[in-house]
Amino acid sequence: MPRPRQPVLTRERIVAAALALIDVDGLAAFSTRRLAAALGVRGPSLYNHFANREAILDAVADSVTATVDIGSFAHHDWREALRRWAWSYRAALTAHPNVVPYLAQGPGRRPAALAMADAVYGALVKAGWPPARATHVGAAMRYFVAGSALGSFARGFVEDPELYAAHYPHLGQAHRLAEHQLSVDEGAFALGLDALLHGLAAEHRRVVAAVEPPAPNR
Amino acid sequence: MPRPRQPVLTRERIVAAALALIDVDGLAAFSTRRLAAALGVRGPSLYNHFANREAILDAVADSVTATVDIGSFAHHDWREALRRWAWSYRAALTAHPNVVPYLAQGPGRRPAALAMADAVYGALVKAGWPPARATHVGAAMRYFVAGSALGSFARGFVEDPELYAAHYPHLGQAHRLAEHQLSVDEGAFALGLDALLHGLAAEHRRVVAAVEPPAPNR
DNA sequence: CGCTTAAACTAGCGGTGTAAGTTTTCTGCC
DNA sequence: GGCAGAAAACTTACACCGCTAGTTTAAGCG
Repeated sequence: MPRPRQPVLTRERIVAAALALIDVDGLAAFSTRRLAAALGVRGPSLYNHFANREAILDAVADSVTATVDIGSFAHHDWREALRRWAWSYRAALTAHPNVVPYLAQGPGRRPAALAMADAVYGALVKAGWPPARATHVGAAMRYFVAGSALGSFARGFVEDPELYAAHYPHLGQAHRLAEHQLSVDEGAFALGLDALLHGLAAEHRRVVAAVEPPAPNR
Repeated sequence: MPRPRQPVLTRERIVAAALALIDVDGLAAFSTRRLAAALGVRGPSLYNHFANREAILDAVADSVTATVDIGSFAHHDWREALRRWAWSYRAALTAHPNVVPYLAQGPGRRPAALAMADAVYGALVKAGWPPARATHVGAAMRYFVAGSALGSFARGFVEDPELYAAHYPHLGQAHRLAEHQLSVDEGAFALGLDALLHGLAAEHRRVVAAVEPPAPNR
């Protein structure tokens, strides 16, 4: 098949097919030839639209990031905005967990990831966090959310009672974790997020007080 | 070369060489053939000592986990123990960041990872956290530490001022992040960890109060 | 001594990313 | 309208990958 009358491939179609493939079979099983086959095409044809395999993965990662809602920063105070953003961020990642290891390496040159970083940092500075501290807050949030999506905590434990019984006295129930995956992972996220925000709020009060000391009555 | 008089390979030598290779060239560039070459041997010889590539990576991951200090749980109250453990855990991971994506998928059947989970969970339950809540606390901590080591936050931003200037009004200084990688990443970790523990302590007080209500004076 | 096992090897299969060059079609300019 | 060149598919090919199978020799043991 030489050049077809109607182009068979577009960047959008390629990205969508790649995401579907990664969702089903995992990152490790993703290959340009399998992706091409899913699109009814031979492997090298993809290189008419992307520079290399990595560029495809970049586009896939950004398409996931683009579904994160960053509108909260325009409508809520910094703490509530972080809370809503974190839940939306987590939802986007857990919908495509196999992409997370890629995504979690930072924004790089991906537009959606950069737009998100821009929104978060801008809102924090506006809320009175000193620039260096705002960076720390944003990073800490990313640590927690990315870590939570990197792989289910619950599914990290094998469903094999005998494995634990022998040598790990406190893990007698660990084989049941996978059954309750959803409530374990969501409960841990909720607990951790609220704790983190609670602690950050305390720090915020201290930092703001230091920058704008209460007017001494004279 | 048939069977040598002295075995050329041992599991320990293989794991050490694999870790060194991954540290230098990254997980993606790690292959059984390159590992074998580094050990002065042909690829398939490795399969006399490990079932497959994945088993090698598992052993590498566990060798990293084994360097985490979990002694604090025997000597300190739950909050201080978590704090010390988190710093040690982070140190172990950031020493070998390329291994983190593998490691972060949970303990699986790796002994050091299971021993760590056992120690953390056991200490939390002993400290009065209800079992389900202790799981959440442990998971939240893993989320944060793994996320923090998954990749430097600072190095996630490209060192290219022009990239940010055009479209991201608040990221004007982002290209400088990589320069200050150490202080950014450590500062964010310190801030986030203290905030998290601060929030967890508040939750602990509430939970303990609910379980053991103060004896009503009658 | 002789048997079994261990630990290296070679050969080879099917799969991978991607470079190079080919063919055909579409687009834009004279 | 004709033609140049870009675009988008293709085929071929290379070097590498994980891993299997079968081979060779040495080590360990009854």
